[in-house]
Amino acid sequence: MLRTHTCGELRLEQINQTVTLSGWVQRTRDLGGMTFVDLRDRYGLTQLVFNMDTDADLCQKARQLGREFVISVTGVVAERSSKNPKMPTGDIEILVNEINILNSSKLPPFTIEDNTDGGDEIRMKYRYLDLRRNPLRRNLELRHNMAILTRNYLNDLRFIEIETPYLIKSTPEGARDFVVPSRMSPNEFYALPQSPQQYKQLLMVSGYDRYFQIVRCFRDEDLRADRQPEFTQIDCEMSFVTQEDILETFEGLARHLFLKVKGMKMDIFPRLPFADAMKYYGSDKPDIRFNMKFVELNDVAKGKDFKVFDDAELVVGICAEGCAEYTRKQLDELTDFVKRPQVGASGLVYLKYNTDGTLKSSVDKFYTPEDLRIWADAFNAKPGDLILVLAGNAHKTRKALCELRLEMGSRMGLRNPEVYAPLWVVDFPLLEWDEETQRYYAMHHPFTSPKPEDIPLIESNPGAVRANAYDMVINGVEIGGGSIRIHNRELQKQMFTLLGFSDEEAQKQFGFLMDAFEYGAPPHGGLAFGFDRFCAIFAGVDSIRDFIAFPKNNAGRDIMSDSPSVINQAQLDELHLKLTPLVK
RNA sequence: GGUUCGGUAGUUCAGUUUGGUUAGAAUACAUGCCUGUCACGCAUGGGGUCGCGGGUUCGAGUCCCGUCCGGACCGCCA
Repeated sequence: MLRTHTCGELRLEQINQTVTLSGWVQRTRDLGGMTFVDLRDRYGLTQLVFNMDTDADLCQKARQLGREFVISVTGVVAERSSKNPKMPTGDIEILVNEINILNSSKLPPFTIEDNTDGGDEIRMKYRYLDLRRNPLRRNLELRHNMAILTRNYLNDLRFIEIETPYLIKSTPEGARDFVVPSRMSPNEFYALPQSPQQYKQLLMVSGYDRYFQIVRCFRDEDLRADRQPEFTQIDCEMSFVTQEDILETFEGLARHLFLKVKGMKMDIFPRLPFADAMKYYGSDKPDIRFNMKFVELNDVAKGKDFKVFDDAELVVGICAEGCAEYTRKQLDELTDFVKRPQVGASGLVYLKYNTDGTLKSSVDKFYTPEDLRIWADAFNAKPGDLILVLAGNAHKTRKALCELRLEMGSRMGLRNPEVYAPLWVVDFPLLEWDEETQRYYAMHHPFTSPKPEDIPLIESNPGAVRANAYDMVINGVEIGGGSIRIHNRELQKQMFTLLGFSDEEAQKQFGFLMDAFEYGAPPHGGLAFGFDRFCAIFAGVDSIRDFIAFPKNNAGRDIMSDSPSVINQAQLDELHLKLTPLVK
């Protein structure tokens, strides 16, 4: 037998028992007369003891163990004479009388410790070693727990998990597809699903009125810390429901996970219309752990011969409580921050409401103290506050101020990762106008239903049509999103027309779905959670990479296996593919 | 497609601003000593194509040009 117990479970109760443990050598401490070895497995660490007086040969053998050797030992559980309260197994140790080296190990390129000395790149290259570390192990365990809890919760609500294909038809809308050449159908391609959207809608037509799937999705777009080319969704769809039913069901799931995973009893999630989210936070995924709402100053700031403001479409600012003491250097830093190309503002105007009640701004030349007083009142500012104002094109300025707001929130310590502020953003616009291609795009996707009361606007003012679409946002991160779908062929056809598809194109791309709608499609809707992000936010970190066992790097490469890679000519021939030389 | 930061010992970094003797530290590793350690301690030691190519110079880790690789971000992500 290679083991009777794990390395994490032995306590004082097992004293004098003879046990066999197997695992990896974490560390050896050779004190001359005696040698200690920490043995590690998934479940913990157990100290092994070897004594020169008891068995010199065995002790000698233990001294020669290197890091990460795989061994199996048999010995007796003993109470320690000096206990280690920092370890769960710290009251006991194993007096080893037999040691079996199951495998040796090269010296790992970085230390397998909680605080490893390895950097990101080397850890990615040796991911299988990094995964031995507790922090990564805990992440994957968290992920597993959340998946189990999700499955059980939805199962209890009579959802069933159904697998949908990974080799599907490519569709032009949305993200770029990953594409798979077909050997049996020369010059034709499958796509990997960006989401099982159309299949889950077909399942509704088939009568599986509560479906879910924890499913891999694929998008061939550039990566970020919170975006991988393959990622996992908790994908859900329900029939015979209103938007309200869906929000309640999945708010319930989120609250269940908060309770079971974090031990947090959450309040009802507030709901914020998209238009308000943009107006007050400049973002459709506001971080509402802190307030600092936008205040628009067009009425009070214009007409005083300050050209920057007079020419601006929008003058808008935020009030940072208690920051009036900011130095020139700090204000310059903020100015540099907003002027970075990624933020894109051309300048920053500040107004300090000093603790003595006086007002000091960077535009004193143009505004009287009375003018500035009106500004301060617009923010309900108090002495000691700092008002920061941006101006310009409305859309860009809101976006820049959103960045500045988040930056100030971080500087002021208002973005504690252990505080959770979820909300629903609702009433998204149905369509988004794209200047470049001069056409409307579906903001969510082309199967999203307009709000019934807005349907008359589809012809007259498409941009004003609101959708029955919603996002769940936690701490400024979009965790999930969905919509009530169109289940009526005529409306779906109208939608495609609006998006610039001819009837023929729509039929070619989405014909199977539209055909299905003619055979008794029930009203339905759903939602999908970004599972990786959900896990990351529960662990309080921004990057999803360490919640995926084998992630891709910044450039979409797997550093460990070195893929993507070239394939041989025979494979290319079978697939009828010809490569063109790369042009520099 | 763009912005930006980085690449020096197994690893993490300092050194580059202002070019100049033998490129350092910590940690890891090896050897020796040590009988209650648990980040053990002490001593000794090995370990470098300063990412790569070119240029400037008497002389380049350091300056210039190019290139490759990695991180963060913008665009993109229905």
